[in-house]
Amino acid sequence: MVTIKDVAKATGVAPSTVSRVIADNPRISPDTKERVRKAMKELGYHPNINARNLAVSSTKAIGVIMPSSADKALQNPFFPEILRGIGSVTHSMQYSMTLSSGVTEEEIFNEVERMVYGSYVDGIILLYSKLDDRITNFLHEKNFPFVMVGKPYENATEITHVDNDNYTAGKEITDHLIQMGHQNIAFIGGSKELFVTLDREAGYEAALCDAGLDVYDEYRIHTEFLKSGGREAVERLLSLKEMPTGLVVSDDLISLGVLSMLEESGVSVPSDISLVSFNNVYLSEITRPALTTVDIQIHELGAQSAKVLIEQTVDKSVAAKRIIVPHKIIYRNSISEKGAL
Amino acid sequence: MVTIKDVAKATGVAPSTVSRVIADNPRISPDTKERVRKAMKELGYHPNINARNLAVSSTKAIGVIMPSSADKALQNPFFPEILRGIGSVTHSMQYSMTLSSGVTEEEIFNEVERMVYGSYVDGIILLYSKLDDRITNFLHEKNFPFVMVGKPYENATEITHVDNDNYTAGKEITDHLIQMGHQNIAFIGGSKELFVTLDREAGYEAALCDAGLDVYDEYRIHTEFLKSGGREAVERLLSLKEMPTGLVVSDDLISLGVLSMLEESGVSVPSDISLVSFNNVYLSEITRPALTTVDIQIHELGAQSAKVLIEQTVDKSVAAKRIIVPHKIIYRNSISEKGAL
DNA sequence: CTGTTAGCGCTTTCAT
DNA sequence: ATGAAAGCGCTAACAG
Repeated sequence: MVTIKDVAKATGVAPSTVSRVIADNPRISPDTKERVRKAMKELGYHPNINARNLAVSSTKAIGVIMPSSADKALQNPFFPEILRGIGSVTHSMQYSMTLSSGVTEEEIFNEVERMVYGSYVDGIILLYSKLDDRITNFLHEKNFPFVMVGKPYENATEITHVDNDNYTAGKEITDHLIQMGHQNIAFIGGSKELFVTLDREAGYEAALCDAGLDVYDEYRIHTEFLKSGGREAVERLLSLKEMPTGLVVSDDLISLGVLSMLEESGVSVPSDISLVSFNNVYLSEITRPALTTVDIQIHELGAQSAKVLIEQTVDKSVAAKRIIVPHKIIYRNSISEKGAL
Repeated sequence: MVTIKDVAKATGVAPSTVSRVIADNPRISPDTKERVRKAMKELGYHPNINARNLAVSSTKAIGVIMPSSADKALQNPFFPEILRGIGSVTHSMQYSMTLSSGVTEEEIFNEVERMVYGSYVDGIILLYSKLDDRITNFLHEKNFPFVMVGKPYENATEITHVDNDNYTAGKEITDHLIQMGHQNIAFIGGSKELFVTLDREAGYEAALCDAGLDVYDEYRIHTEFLKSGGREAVERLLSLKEMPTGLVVSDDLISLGVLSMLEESGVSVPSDISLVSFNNVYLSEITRPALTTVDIQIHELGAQSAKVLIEQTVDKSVAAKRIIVPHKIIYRNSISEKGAL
């Protein structure tokens, strides 16, 4: 391995000088810089990151933590997409990113501990928000730089987070359904433990209220992702005395399952029932019908979190922030006008 | 930060002893081990990974490189799934994993260079196989430990890789279609640059030949993922004088697009046309109809690569290997019997 | 069984 | 503008 010493020797300067050249220190003469750089190139010198990390006690690396149900969760295109968003900024700032790989909460907690105590990373991005979460609490207590994607359950003013305005998004998309003449609108959401679900549901509710429509408890269904989840939700729906004509589904992936089961049950979308959802993952344009959905700009969510986290790691004194990434409804064809009836 | 010295002082032993306790060195008396461990716990000691890495010049980290078209590619559930597979073993062996984040080939190449020269990682997993690939060549020349998922174009005997038997898989699934009475069978594949496509296509061809069926060039279509790709392929298909009754599609994600376009064109699957594909990603059971597809055990593909890579990094002398992960046809309902006609 | 010592490669005062 | 030297936290001979 070519070290700084080799370069120094080859150039006839001291190691410290070489180090300064690497840092592009202004008080090194252009001439020596030139010579040192030439030698580095010739010898094929590359800095050893561990030595550097050790000396400056910083790593230029950030850790990305997936939710503990990672096996299922990772199936949601949301995650690859947000990873890309994070990657785009870590890459441009020459940071590297380390992914959590644990499955159980316990495993992940241990990984986080190692990351923090072992100086693996300078900061952490949490890809979920959970009530009373051990990892969140740990990071918060230790005062370790981290940002959360989503809304924190506690200490929201002290925890930097980047989120959408899911309440408003839920309201707007439900409004749209109402504008199209629908009055019986049901909500199908993911886990009630997740703030996203709650926020979107609250928006749905508010839209109904504002329009003077009743909110029925049987019209609010909570379920899992994928096929099984879709089945369950659709069965519940079909068993209702009065079938809704509109459906607000809190995640495109759930919509997929719902769509599939609906078709199996002979209910056609959008002619029998209209459906809208959230996220605008790439799948939502391939489904039949293509989904009208809220684009939450997943990539941007990731990019913003990485950006603010890095800011935070370089200057630990900056105050906690909330960053809201704007959303936008994407109109496709999973809705039909109800006015005609 | 609590260091090894603090623990040493607190216990009244030498730092090296503490180090040995960490390594669980057998020649330390159980008694001192006990005391040292107690002190570590009390002081809240955690080893500094960078110092350790520097001292032993190894990192217990592996780099995972995505293909350069990562933006699109990452959308394929194949990637999250293989990441999970990799993660399951890195996690169990206490390794960490660093993801590439570049988009262009140039960017990724630079990342790889940094990983290798900067001692970021002990080994690298390449999640693609490309002809005349700069990164592959670099790694191969440098003799840096790496494994490839898929089949190398060159130096296959010198490059450890883990792959499926895509040829046989293609043959078997095509055979199945033939058994079901189909004679006009087309192939829709992804990029011809990819070995997977080529292998599966070769298997398709072999099955036709073995059955004494003709192989038409117009029956072999190459396309992109997702909607646009599906459209194009289906248009080509519909423009044929003789429409095939069977379709072998080289990737579930492509099937999704094809399915969607087929339905739009009023062609029904499986009654008008039967379709089979590859990968068995979770989507394939949500589509309508659910896909008969070859399960290539993506998770296992990832796990095996991580496993063999780690073996290779600890003992650089082990010979290059080829590991074939078995496949299995998953029967669902995108096929109908053609015999009746 | 344990302590001493010398690095690993880089950065960073402190001199000059 | 540059060099000398100490030190980041840990490991690994080498002694004993």
